[in-house]
Amino acid sequence: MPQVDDRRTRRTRSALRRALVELSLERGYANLRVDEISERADVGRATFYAHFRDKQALYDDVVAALLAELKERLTPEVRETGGFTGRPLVALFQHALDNRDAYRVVLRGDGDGRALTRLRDDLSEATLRTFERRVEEQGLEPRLDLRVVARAWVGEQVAVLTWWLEEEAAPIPLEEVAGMLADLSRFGRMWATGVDPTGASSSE
Amino acid sequence: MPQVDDRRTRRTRSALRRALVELSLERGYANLRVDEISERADVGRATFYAHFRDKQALYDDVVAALLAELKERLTPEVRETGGFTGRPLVALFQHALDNRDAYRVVLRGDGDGRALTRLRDDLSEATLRTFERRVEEQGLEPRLDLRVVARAWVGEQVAVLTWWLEEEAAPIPLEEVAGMLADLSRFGRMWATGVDPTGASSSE
DNA sequence: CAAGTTTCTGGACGCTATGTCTAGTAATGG
DNA sequence: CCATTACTAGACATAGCGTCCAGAAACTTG
Repeated sequence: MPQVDDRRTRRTRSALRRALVELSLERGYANLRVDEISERADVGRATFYAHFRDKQALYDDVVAALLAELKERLTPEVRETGGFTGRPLVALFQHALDNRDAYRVVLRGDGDGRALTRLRDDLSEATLRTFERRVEEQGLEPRLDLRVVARAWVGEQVAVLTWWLEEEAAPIPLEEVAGMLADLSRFGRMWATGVDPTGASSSE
Repeated sequence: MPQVDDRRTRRTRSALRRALVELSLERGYANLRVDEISERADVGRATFYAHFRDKQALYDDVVAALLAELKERLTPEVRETGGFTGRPLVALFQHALDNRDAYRVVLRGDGDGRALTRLRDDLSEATLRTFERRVEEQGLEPRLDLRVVARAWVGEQVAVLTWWLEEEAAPIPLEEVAGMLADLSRFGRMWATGVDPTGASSSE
């Protein structure tokens, strides 16, 4: 396996990564052939196999890099947070915008949805830990199972992010979607839709 | 193409559908070979091709059936609903429980996540229409873009459902998760985590 | 800038899985 | 019971994968 600190190696791998993302967006990961990816990357087919065992390995590499970078960006935002700031949320959306194509591939569930599952699980885990820490520190008494709250909150974020990244006409500015999402999550759907709190029947 | 009203045809197709779901759960859709599926279904490989063009066609068939049945179950629940009843939510969870394996395959994003995207998009569309109808009828003034609210709400449901179906140890009863999810969505995360509404800083 | 190392390359190879076809057998519906 | 229809095993051509090689090209180091 070629060494990473060689210019040719760096060029080749990054070209392959880019080609994979581009082609996945255009025709779907499952429909791609290795020779197609190599050709798009302007690299011999034999070279592909010098760097990656197969198509899946290349995809895994792309995803791993993405998740690692996301984690790096997210960590400081979560750290210096006491309450419900929208900062980790904004960081996620910003990171997605900076790597839009790659995110679209992952969020579409390309590559058997394994990457998407990874992303969701990682975020859910981290979110749950944050919730538990916050509850502990502030002596709160949760009314619901925090695992459900965490999963739901991550689900909201990912769903809206997925939709937002695909919107082509008149996209909502980042701060705006993130703000809406944060408010919705904090105050709930009744508040968001403008239901009069006094008159509405509470449940069932 | 064989006629559907023949007993042999019905048996063969349903065996193939079942085999696909089983094997997808065990080894992942992408890793399956056609001869494997036929063998599990106890059907000749040639017979497979008499009924489905390829593996993808079989998968599409399974998903289409699932979505059609879901729609059938959901429609009456949505119809006779005025406010925020949790009834469509419960119906979704019930349907998922009744077809647990198939749902797990779809929700894991097997088959390039296309089925999952379909499910999410269909639900989001329907939800958005319901929200708009409700706003119209009750003369509400939404504080947020309803597209975002709809996507987020569906995202919550799907994320929690995905997690819930995979939980093996001490699963939460259906009514309970559904209830939590409905309450969380209605009243928001601050309420759910027990934050004192008076003392908390509202935003940012 | 030269020497030595490493990567890139096209072409050839064997192999696995796909999708098609056929002729004979078994099951079904009427 | 008979005409129709579906199932089956096996053979076939083909596509795409992953491996290997030996020469050409590019890079790093001193």
